[in-house]
Amino acid sequence: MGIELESASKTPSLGRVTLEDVAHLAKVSPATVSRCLNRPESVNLDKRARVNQAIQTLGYVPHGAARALASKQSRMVGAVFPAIDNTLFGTSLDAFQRTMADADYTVIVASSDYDPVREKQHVRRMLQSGIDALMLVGLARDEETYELISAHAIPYVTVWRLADQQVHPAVGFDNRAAAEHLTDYLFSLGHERIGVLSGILDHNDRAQDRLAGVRDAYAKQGRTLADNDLIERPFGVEQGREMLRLIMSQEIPPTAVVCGAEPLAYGAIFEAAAQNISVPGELSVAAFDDTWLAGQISPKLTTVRTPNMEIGEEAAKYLIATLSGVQPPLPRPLETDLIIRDSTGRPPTR
Amino acid sequence: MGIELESASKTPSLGRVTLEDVAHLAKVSPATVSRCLNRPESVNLDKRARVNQAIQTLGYVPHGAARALASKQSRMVGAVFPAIDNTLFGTSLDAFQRTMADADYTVIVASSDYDPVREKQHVRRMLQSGIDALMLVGLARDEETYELISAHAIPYVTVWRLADQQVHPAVGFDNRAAAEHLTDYLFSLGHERIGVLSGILDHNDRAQDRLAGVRDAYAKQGRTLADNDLIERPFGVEQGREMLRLIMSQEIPPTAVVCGAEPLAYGAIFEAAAQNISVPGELSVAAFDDTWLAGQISPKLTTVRTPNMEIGEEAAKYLIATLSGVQPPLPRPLETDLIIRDSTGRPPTR
DNA sequence: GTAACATTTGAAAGCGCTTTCAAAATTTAA
DNA sequence: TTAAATTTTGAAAGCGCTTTCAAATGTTAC
Repeated sequence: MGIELESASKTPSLGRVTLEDVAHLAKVSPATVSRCLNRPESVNLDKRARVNQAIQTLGYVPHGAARALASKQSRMVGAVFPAIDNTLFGTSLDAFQRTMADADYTVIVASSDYDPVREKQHVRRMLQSGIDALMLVGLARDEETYELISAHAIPYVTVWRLADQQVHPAVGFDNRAAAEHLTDYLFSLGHERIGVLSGILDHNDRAQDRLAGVRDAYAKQGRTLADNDLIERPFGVEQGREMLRLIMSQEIPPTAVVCGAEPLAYGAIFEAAAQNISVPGELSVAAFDDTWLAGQISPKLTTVRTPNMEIGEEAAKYLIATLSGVQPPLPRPLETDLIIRDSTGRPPTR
Repeated sequence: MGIELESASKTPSLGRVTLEDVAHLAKVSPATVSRCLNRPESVNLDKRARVNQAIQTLGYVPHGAARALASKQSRMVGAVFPAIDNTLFGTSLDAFQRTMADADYTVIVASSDYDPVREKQHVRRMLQSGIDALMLVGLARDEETYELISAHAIPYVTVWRLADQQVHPAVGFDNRAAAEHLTDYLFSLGHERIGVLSGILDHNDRAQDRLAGVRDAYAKQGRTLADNDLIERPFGVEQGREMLRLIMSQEIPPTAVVCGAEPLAYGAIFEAAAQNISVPGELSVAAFDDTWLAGQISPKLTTVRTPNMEIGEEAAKYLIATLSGVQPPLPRPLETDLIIRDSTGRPPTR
């Protein structure tokens, strides 16, 4: 006798399954379904069960935009990197995304190509998309970008370098101190002239910091970095080779070089090999990053390990905490390690 | 006489600037402002000017969620990669993001860690966020994931391998043919036993394809790949070293190895150097990818160049076209090139 | 000058959710 | 047993935009 049809009225067959459909099936009000989704503990157990059952059978998937509009929270965060096609930032992004996903946040990503204008456009687009929070690399950018962010009143964090935490929350490490420490080490080996193969300094405060660190070390020796001993090129192995060629073509070349990033160091090492310049016999080479190659290449590279993964993870944690209302403690500076391997040694005795 | 105050009523000072605020300032209806944003050519020139002016002075930024809710388009697209911390996928992601940004799309990214379950969760989350389209790597995944996507009726594209285009649109190249070609080349040098150092095959159809390609080449020689000559490990230099150790510890080891990805090949080369196995004198090493290191390392690596950047770009273009209504032609297979360098040569004469 | 048509505009109805507020149900106290 | 306090629920009002529809305006043709 009982009629088998159970959803005779109001065929929701076509189009998307809405929260209202769930409410009907579960015989509760839409408000209750919404509560089940957002604060389940505020709903009676049996209703909650009915609702979950209904969600299951209908295959209901909440509509993010509608939620965002009503709740003023999108559960999306943005991250703008200077580049995302390398292991360095890739590792940070990976950790950031992972940590965010665990907290049920979705991440929007973009690469700015080290260009502040492009970065601003990305930030604007992300803001438009409704991000709840934002991660940016470094501090050097258009004032307008900061204004845009503060106009939207969302939390943000800067990464990969330190900052005055009162001004901009930052998850990073002290590039300058790390560079100084590395250079100190080279001086301690007896080198007197240490060249610098740097990435492009403009719009890259990390690179600037590292250069400043080298200069700090120089200053402690009562010396200064000669103009000829500083070269600046885009990051890349080829550029590393070119810079090594240039710097070694001086009448009396330096006996050591500090590279602003690892690809440059690999280029330097390859080029040195090509020119029969012994490393570290005639030239010591050191760098930053400690990626997977550093310990494998020959000679093994002396380098500063940078906490790439930790940066992504800590930045995410900081934002998550901020978003969930607890004002987290300002992030502590992360550690770097000087990893001494085989590419550095005493200068040649002449 | 004239009163200077121009916005005496309805102070919008607090909170977000809405489209309605713009409408007031420009003295037009909200509908017209909306039109200016979406189809400016349908609005009178002078009104359009007034509106743009108002947008400027108010610093109006549209509310994405509201737009998405009303228009059923979010201008966000998703991309799930197995990993994003390496140059390979990083390059694809970078190109994808770039191309999408040029078309004013925002991209949500996630890494699945080669885990179909995690991939499904990411897809679900992205769908929830309201993505208009989706990019996935390879074809092997839970049926449920495909169902989820088709329930939302959004376009998607699979990348990094070929597919029956009638079933799943795919932007990629023929991993199997490329591997066959590479192996053919090694056979043509005179090798008779060619080992395979593969990534983990499970849930990785690209790796499976490559292995199948090697087997195809073997078959043409009337031979078969010996079980001992196939080893499988996660991608990584360390694993490459380990696999080389293993495969070379056989009484009569192979005279060549094909590596499923470049880090494995670098591991193999480093380990060979450590064991004083001459490459290519005693052992030829070949791989896939052609990343920046391949042409720099010593010996320079023979490898198959894969169109990483093109994949990201073409995938994006395909989705953009689909989203804008023009049914684009199904993507053509991309080309790979066998780049012969110094890590491969004739087998040792015994 | 008017009729017929094309173009530009605004009013209003949602899009699918959250959240306030008050009513209903339940528990606790007296 | 009843009153008071507490918890659980539903009705309804938006969130900020797009889009339909009809009205208003502008153009062209006769």
